[in-house]
Amino acid sequence: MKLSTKGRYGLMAMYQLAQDYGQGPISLKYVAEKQGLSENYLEQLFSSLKKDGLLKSVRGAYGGYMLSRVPEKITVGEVLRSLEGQMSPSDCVADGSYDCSRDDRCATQWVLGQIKNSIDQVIDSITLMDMIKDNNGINTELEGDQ
Amino acid sequence: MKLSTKGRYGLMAMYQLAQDYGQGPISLKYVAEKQGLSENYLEQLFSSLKKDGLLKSVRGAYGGYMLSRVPEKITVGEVLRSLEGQMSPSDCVADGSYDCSRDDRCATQWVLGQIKNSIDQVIDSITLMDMIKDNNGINTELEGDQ
DNA sequence: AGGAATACCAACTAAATAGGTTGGGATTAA
DNA sequence: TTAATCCCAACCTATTTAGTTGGTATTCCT
Repeated sequence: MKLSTKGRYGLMAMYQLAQDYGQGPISLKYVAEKQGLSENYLEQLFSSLKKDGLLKSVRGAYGGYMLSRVPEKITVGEVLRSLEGQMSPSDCVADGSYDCSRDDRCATQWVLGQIKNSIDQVIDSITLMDMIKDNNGINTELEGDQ
Repeated sequence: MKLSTKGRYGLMAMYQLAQDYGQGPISLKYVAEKQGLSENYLEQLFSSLKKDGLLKSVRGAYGGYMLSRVPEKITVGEVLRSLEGQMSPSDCVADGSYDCSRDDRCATQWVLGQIKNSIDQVIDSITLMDMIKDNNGINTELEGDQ
Protein backbone atom coordinates (compact mmCIF):
# COMPACT_ATOMS: atom_id res chain seq x y z
CA MET A 1 0.00 0.00 0.00
CA LYS A 2 2.80 2.39 -0.72
CA LEU A 3 2.43 5.45 -2.83
CA SER A 4 4.93 5.39 -5.67
CA THR A 5 7.49 8.15 -6.00
CA LYS A 6 5.34 9.63 -8.74
CA GLY A 7 2.66 10.63 -6.30
CA ARG A 8 5.07 11.77 -3.64
CA TYR A 9 7.38 13.72 -5.93
CA GLY A 10 4.40 15.18 -7.75
CA LEU A 11 3.00 16.45 -4.49
CA MET A 12 6.33 17.98 -3.54
CA ALA A 13 6.63 19.68 -6.91
CA MET A 14 3.08 20.97 -6.90
CA TYR A 15 3.65 22.31 -3.42
CA GLN A 16 6.65 24.21 -4.73
CA LEU A 17 4.63 25.67 -7.59
CA ALA A 18 1.95 26.64 -5.09
CA GLN A 19 4.50 28.52 -3.06
CA ASP A 20 5.70 30.37 -6.15
CA TYR A 21 2.21 30.89 -7.52
CA GLY A 22 1.69 34.24 -9.27
CA GLN A 23 5.37 34.66 -10.15
CA GLY A 24 4.90 33.67 -13.79
CA PRO A 25 6.26 30.48 -15.28
CA ILE A 26 8.63 28.47 -13.09
CA SER A 27 11.21 26.28 -14.76
CA LEU A 28 11.35 22.54 -14.30
CA LYS A 29 14.97 22.91 -13.32
CA TYR A 30 14.17 25.25 -10.47
CA VAL A 31 11.45 23.00 -9.09
CA ALA A 32 13.63 19.92 -9.37
CA GLU A 33 16.54 21.58 -7.60
CA LYS A 34 14.43 23.14 -4.90
CA GLN A 35 12.79 19.83 -4.06
CA GLY A 36 15.79 17.62 -4.72
CA LEU A 37 14.28 15.66 -7.59
CA SER A 38 15.55 14.40 -10.92
CA GLU A 39 14.74 16.98 -13.56
CA ASN A 40 14.17 14.41 -16.28
CA TYR A 41 11.91 12.29 -14.16
CA LEU A 42 9.92 15.27 -12.96
CA GLU A 43 9.34 16.18 -16.56
CA GLN A 44 7.30 13.03 -17.02
CA LEU A 45 5.21 13.84 -14.00
CA PHE A 46 4.54 17.37 -15.21
CA SER A 47 3.49 15.98 -18.55
CA SER A 48 0.80 13.96 -16.83
CA LEU A 49 -0.28 16.82 -14.59
CA LYS A 50 -0.55 19.10 -17.60
CA LYS A 51 -2.57 16.57 -19.55
CA ASP A 52 -5.00 16.47 -16.64
CA GLY A 53 -5.36 20.22 -16.59
CA LEU A 54 -3.55 20.91 -13.34
CA LEU A 55 -0.58 22.69 -14.91
CA LYS A 56 -0.08 25.20 -17.68
CA SER A 57 3.22 25.65 -19.47
CA VAL A 58 5.09 28.33 -21.39
CA ARG A 59 7.68 27.17 -23.90
CA GLY A 60 10.97 28.71 -24.87
CA ALA A 61 13.54 30.62 -22.89
CA TYR A 62 12.25 32.00 -19.59
CA GLY A 63 9.36 29.61 -19.94
CA GLY A 64 8.23 27.11 -17.37
CA TYR A 65 5.21 25.71 -15.59
CA MET A 66 2.53 27.14 -13.38
CA LEU A 67 -0.58 25.93 -11.64
CA SER A 68 -3.60 26.21 -13.87
CA ARG A 69 -5.73 27.33 -10.92
CA VAL A 70 -5.16 29.05 -7.59
CA PRO A 71 -3.69 26.75 -4.92
CA GLU A 72 -6.98 26.85 -3.03
CA LYS A 73 -8.67 25.11 -5.94
CA ILE A 74 -6.30 22.22 -6.53
CA THR A 75 -6.70 19.24 -4.26
CA VAL A 76 -4.15 16.64 -3.27
CA GLY A 77 -6.57 14.09 -4.67
CA GLU A 78 -6.39 15.56 -8.16
CA VAL A 79 -2.62 15.51 -8.09
CA LEU A 80 -2.36 11.96 -6.79
CA ARG A 81 -4.96 10.57 -9.18
CA SER A 82 -3.23 12.17 -12.12
CA LEU A 83 0.03 10.44 -11.24
CA GLU A 84 -1.03 7.24 -9.53
CA GLY A 85 -4.29 6.46 -11.23
CA GLN A 86 -7.26 5.82 -8.99
CA MET A 87 -6.43 5.89 -5.31
CA SER A 88 -8.19 2.64 -4.71
CA PRO A 89 -6.76 -0.28 -2.72
CA SER A 90 -8.11 -2.69 -5.34
CA ASP A 91 -9.69 -2.59 -8.77
CA CYS A 92 -12.75 -4.26 -7.32
CA VAL A 93 -13.69 -1.03 -5.55
CA ALA A 94 -12.45 1.43 -8.15
CA ASP A 95 -14.87 3.57 -10.13
CA GLY A 96 -15.80 2.39 -13.57
CA SER A 97 -16.66 -0.98 -14.89
CA TYR A 98 -15.01 -3.97 -13.34
CA ASP A 99 -16.28 -7.48 -13.34
CA CYS A 100 -15.49 -9.09 -10.04
CA SER A 101 -16.47 -12.55 -11.33
CA ARG A 102 -17.48 -13.50 -7.83
CA ASP A 103 -21.17 -14.20 -7.43
CA ASP A 104 -21.40 -12.84 -3.91
CA ARG A 105 -20.42 -9.27 -3.30
CA CYS A 106 -17.70 -10.43 -1.00
CA ALA A 107 -17.04 -9.12 2.47
CA THR A 108 -13.52 -8.22 1.47
CA GLN A 109 -14.86 -5.89 -1.16
CA TRP A 110 -16.89 -4.13 1.48
CA VAL A 111 -13.78 -3.61 3.62
CA LEU A 112 -11.76 -2.34 0.69
CA GLY A 113 -14.58 0.05 -0.12
CA GLN A 114 -14.38 1.47 3.39
CA ILE A 115 -10.66 2.03 2.98
CA LYS A 116 -11.10 3.69 -0.37
CA ASN A 117 -13.78 6.00 0.97
CA SER A 118 -11.64 7.16 3.85
CA ILE A 119 -8.67 7.85 1.58
CA ASP A 120 -10.85 9.77 -0.85
CA GLN A 121 -12.31 11.83 1.93
CA VAL A 122 -8.86 12.93 3.08
CA ILE A 123 -7.22 13.63 -0.25
CA ASP A 124 -10.23 15.42 -1.71
CA SER A 125 -10.47 17.76 1.23
CA ILE A 126 -6.84 18.94 1.33
CA THR A 127 -5.75 21.61 -1.15
CA LEU A 128 -2.29 22.85 -2.05
CA MET A 129 -3.08 25.97 -0.05
CA ASP A 130 -3.75 23.82 3.00
CA MET A 131 -0.27 22.36 2.60
CA ILE A 132 1.26 25.82 2.60
CA LYS A 133 -0.72 26.84 5.67
CA ASP A 134 0.41 23.70 7.45
CA ASN A 135 4.03 24.31 6.70
CA ASN A 136 3.75 27.77 8.20
CA GLY A 137 2.89 26.11 11.47
CA ILE A 138 -0.80 26.89 11.61
CA ASN A 139 -1.92 23.29 11.69
CA THR A 140 1.09 22.00 13.55
CA GLU A 141 -0.46 21.94 16.99
CA LEU A 142 -3.22 19.63 15.81
CA GLU A 143 -1.03 16.68 14.99
CA GLY A 144 0.22 14.86 18.05
CA ASP A 145 2.93 12.99 16.25
CA GLN A 146 4.30 9.77 17.80
CA MET B 1 -1.62 2.70 -3.83
CA LYS B 2 -2.87 -0.78 -4.54
CA LEU B 3 -3.01 -3.48 -1.95
CA SER B 4 -1.07 -6.50 -3.14
CA THR B 5 -2.81 -9.81 -3.56
CA LYS B 6 -1.27 -10.87 -0.27
CA GLY B 7 -3.44 -8.51 1.69
CA ARG B 8 -6.53 -9.16 -0.34
CA TYR B 9 -6.22 -12.95 -0.43
CA GLY B 10 -5.28 -12.98 3.22
CA LEU B 11 -8.43 -11.11 4.09
CA MET B 12 -10.54 -13.48 2.03
CA ALA B 13 -8.96 -16.48 3.70
CA MET B 14 -9.29 -15.09 7.20
CA TYR B 15 -12.91 -14.30 6.47
CA GLN B 16 -13.42 -17.93 5.53
CA LEU B 17 -11.79 -19.11 8.73
CA ALA B 18 -13.99 -16.69 10.65
CA GLN B 19 -17.07 -18.23 9.09
CA ASP B 20 -15.92 -21.69 10.06
CA TYR B 21 -14.70 -20.65 13.49
CA GLY B 22 -15.30 -23.24 16.20
CA GLN B 23 -15.34 -26.17 13.80
CA GLY B 24 -11.84 -27.31 14.67
CA PRO B 25 -8.90 -27.09 12.29
CA ILE B 26 -9.73 -26.15 8.70
CA SER B 27 -7.42 -27.35 5.97
CA LEU B 28 -5.52 -25.03 3.69
CA LYS B 29 -6.98 -26.88 0.76
CA TYR B 30 -10.54 -26.20 1.84
CA VAL B 31 -9.92 -22.49 2.34
CA ALA B 32 -8.10 -22.17 -0.96
CA GLU B 33 -10.87 -23.92 -2.87
CA LYS B 34 -13.66 -22.10 -1.13
CA GLN B 35 -12.10 -18.72 -1.90
CA GLY B 36 -10.63 -19.62 -5.27
CA LEU B 37 -7.00 -19.12 -4.32
CA SER B 38 -3.78 -20.98 -5.04
CA GLU B 39 -3.14 -23.42 -2.24
CA ASN B 40 0.62 -23.07 -2.40
CA TYR B 41 0.53 -19.31 -2.40
CA LEU B 42 -1.97 -19.20 0.44
CA GLU B 43 0.38 -21.35 2.46
CA GLN B 44 2.92 -18.56 2.46
CA LEU B 45 0.32 -16.12 3.67
CA PHE B 46 -0.78 -18.41 6.48
CA SER B 47 2.82 -18.81 7.51
CA SER B 48 3.05 -15.08 8.02
CA LEU B 49 -0.30 -14.87 9.78
CA LYS B 50 0.73 -17.66 12.11
CA LYS B 51 4.06 -16.03 12.89
CA ASP B 52 2.14 -12.93 13.90
CA GLY B 53 -0.12 -14.86 16.21
CA LEU B 54 -3.33 -14.57 14.24
CA LEU B 55 -3.57 -18.24 13.34
CA LYS B 56 -2.98 -21.52 15.11
CA SER B 57 -2.30 -24.73 13.28
CA VAL B 58 -2.68 -28.48 13.83
CA ARG B 59 -0.33 -30.72 11.90
CA GLY B 60 -0.93 -34.13 10.44
CA ALA B 61 -3.96 -35.70 8.84
CA TYR B 62 -7.21 -33.92 9.66
CA GLY B 63 -5.12 -30.99 10.73
CA GLY B 64 -5.50 -27.45 9.53
CA TYR B 65 -5.63 -23.86 10.63
CA MET B 66 -7.88 -21.85 12.87
CA LEU B 67 -8.11 -18.33 14.16
CA SER B 68 -6.12 -17.90 17.34
CA ARG B 69 -8.82 -15.65 18.77
CA VAL B 70 -12.56 -15.18 18.29
CA PRO B 71 -13.45 -13.28 15.12
CA GLU B 72 -14.56 -10.30 17.20
CA LYS B 73 -11.00 -9.87 18.42
CA ILE B 74 -9.10 -9.95 15.14
CA THR B 75 -9.02 -6.74 13.17
CA VAL B 76 -8.56 -6.23 9.47
CA GLY B 77 -5.59 -4.06 10.38
CA GLU B 78 -3.78 -6.93 12.06
CA VAL B 79 -4.29 -9.15 9.02
CA LEU B 80 -3.20 -6.52 6.51
CA ARG B 81 -0.14 -5.46 8.47
CA SER B 82 0.98 -9.04 8.84
CA LEU B 83 0.91 -9.53 5.09
CA GLU B 84 1.64 -6.10 3.67
CA GLY B 85 3.86 -4.60 6.29
CA GLN B 86 2.88 -1.22 7.65
CA MET B 87 -0.15 0.24 5.95
CA SER B 88 1.58 3.52 5.39
CA PRO B 89 1.61 5.42 2.09
CA SER B 90 5.29 6.22 2.58
CA ASP B 91 8.13 5.24 4.88
CA CYS B 92 8.40 8.85 5.96
CA VAL B 93 5.17 8.51 7.93
CA ALA B 94 5.58 4.91 9.07
CA ASP B 95 6.15 4.05 12.70
CA GLY B 96 9.69 3.40 13.78
CA SER B 97 12.89 5.15 12.97
CA TYR B 98 13.23 6.74 9.58
CA ASP B 99 15.53 9.56 8.67
CA CYS B 100 13.80 11.83 6.21
CA SER B 101 17.01 13.72 5.46
CA ARG B 102 15.00 16.81 4.74
CA ASP B 103 15.61 19.62 7.14
CA ASP B 104 12.04 20.91 7.08
CA ARG B 105 9.28 18.55 8.05
CA CYS B 106 7.80 18.85 4.63
CA ALA B 107 4.21 19.60 3.83
CA THR B 108 3.99 16.40 1.85
CA GLN B 109 4.84 14.43 4.95
CA TRP B 110 1.96 16.08 6.74
CA VAL B 111 -0.44 15.07 3.96
CA LEU B 112 0.81 11.50 3.91
CA GLY B 113 0.40 11.38 7.67
CA GLN B 114 -3.26 12.36 7.31
CA ILE B 115 -3.77 9.57 4.78
CA LYS B 116 -2.09 7.04 7.01
CA ASN B 117 -4.18 8.06 10.00
CA SER B 118 -7.42 7.66 8.12
CA ILE B 119 -6.46 4.24 6.82
CA ASP B 120 -5.41 3.11 10.28
CA GLN B 121 -8.66 4.29 11.75
CA VAL B 122 -10.68 2.22 9.31
CA ILE B 123 -8.70 -0.99 9.38
CA ASP B 124 -8.23 -1.02 13.13
CA SER B 125 -11.94 -0.61 13.75
CA ILE B 126 -13.20 -3.43 11.52
CA THR B 127 -13.03 -7.00 12.83
CA LEU B 128 -13.53 -10.28 11.05
CA MET B 129 -16.88 -10.51 12.79
CA ASP B 130 -17.88 -7.20 11.26
CA MET B 131 -17.15 -8.68 7.86
CA ILE B 132 -19.44 -11.60 8.55
CA LYS B 133 -22.19 -9.33 9.78
CA ASP B 134 -21.87 -7.24 6.65
CA ASN B 135 -22.12 -10.20 4.38
CA ASN B 136 -25.33 -11.26 6.06
CA GLY B 137 -26.82 -8.01 4.86
CA ILE B 138 -26.91 -6.13 8.14
CA ASN B 139 -24.70 -3.31 6.96
CA THR B 140 -25.81 -3.46 3.37
CA GLU B 141 -28.34 -0.68 3.51
CA LEU B 142 -25.69 1.77 4.67
CA GLU B 143 -23.61 1.67 1.53
CA GLY B 144 -25.22 3.41 -1.42
CA ASP B 145 -22.98 1.84 -4.00
CA GLN B 146 -22.52 3.55 -7.42
C1' DA C 1 20.48 36.09 -37.03
C1' DG C 2 22.19 33.05 -33.60
C1' DG C 3 22.72 31.02 -29.32
C1' DA C 4 20.95 29.77 -24.89
C1' DA C 5 17.27 28.31 -22.27
C1' DT C 6 13.52 26.11 -21.95
C1' DA C 7 9.41 22.75 -22.85
C1' DC C 8 8.22 18.44 -25.25
C1' DC C 9 8.53 13.56 -26.66
C1' DA C 10 9.69 8.67 -27.05
C1' DA C 11 12.50 5.05 -26.38
C1' DC C 12 15.54 2.51 -23.45
C1' DT C 13 17.14 0.22 -19.11
C1' DA C 14 18.51 -1.78 -14.50
C1' DA C 15 16.65 -3.13 -10.27
C1' DA C 16 13.04 -4.38 -7.47
C1' DT C 17 8.60 -6.38 -6.59
C1' DA C 18 4.60 -9.32 -7.36
C1' DG C 19 2.69 -13.41 -7.75
C1' DG C 20 3.27 -17.26 -7.86
C1' DT C 21 5.45 -22.65 -8.56
C1' DT C 22 8.33 -26.58 -7.28
C1' DG C 23 10.19 -29.98 -4.46
C1' DG C 24 10.82 -31.88 -0.57
C1' DG C 25 10.48 -32.88 4.64
C1' DA C 26 7.90 -33.59 9.23
C1' DT C 27 3.78 -34.88 11.69
C1' DT C 28 -0.32 -37.33 12.77
C1' DA C 29 -5.01 -39.75 12.34
C1' DA C 30 -6.92 -43.85 10.58
C1' DT D 1 2.02 -47.78 6.96
C1' DT D 2 -0.31 -44.73 4.21
C1' DA D 3 -2.70 -40.64 3.14
C1' DA D 4 -3.48 -36.16 4.50
C1' DT D 5 -1.89 -32.43 6.13
C1' DC D 6 1.36 -28.57 7.77
C1' DC D 7 6.04 -26.69 7.11
C1' DC D 8 10.04 -24.68 4.70
C1' DA D 9 13.16 -22.87 1.28
C1' DA D 10 14.44 -22.12 -3.10
C1' DC D 11 13.32 -20.92 -7.64
C1' DC D 12 11.05 -18.49 -11.48
C1' DT D 13 8.72 -15.15 -14.74
C1' DA D 14 6.34 -10.98 -15.85
C1' DT D 15 5.46 -6.53 -14.51
C1' DT D 16 6.35 -2.29 -12.42
C1' DT D 17 9.29 1.27 -10.73
C1' DA D 18 12.33 4.82 -11.08
C1' DG D 19 14.61 6.65 -13.58
C1' DT D 20 18.18 7.92 -18.04
C1' DT D 21 19.24 9.13 -22.78
C1' DG D 22 18.93 11.52 -26.87
C1' DG D 23 16.76 14.28 -29.61
C1' DT D 24 13.22 18.08 -31.38
C1' DA D 25 10.53 22.45 -31.11
C1' DT D 26 9.90 26.90 -29.33
C1' DT D 27 11.00 31.38 -27.55
C1' DC D 28 13.66 35.08 -25.47
C1' DC D 29 17.80 37.89 -25.48
C1' DT D 30 21.68 40.00 -27.54
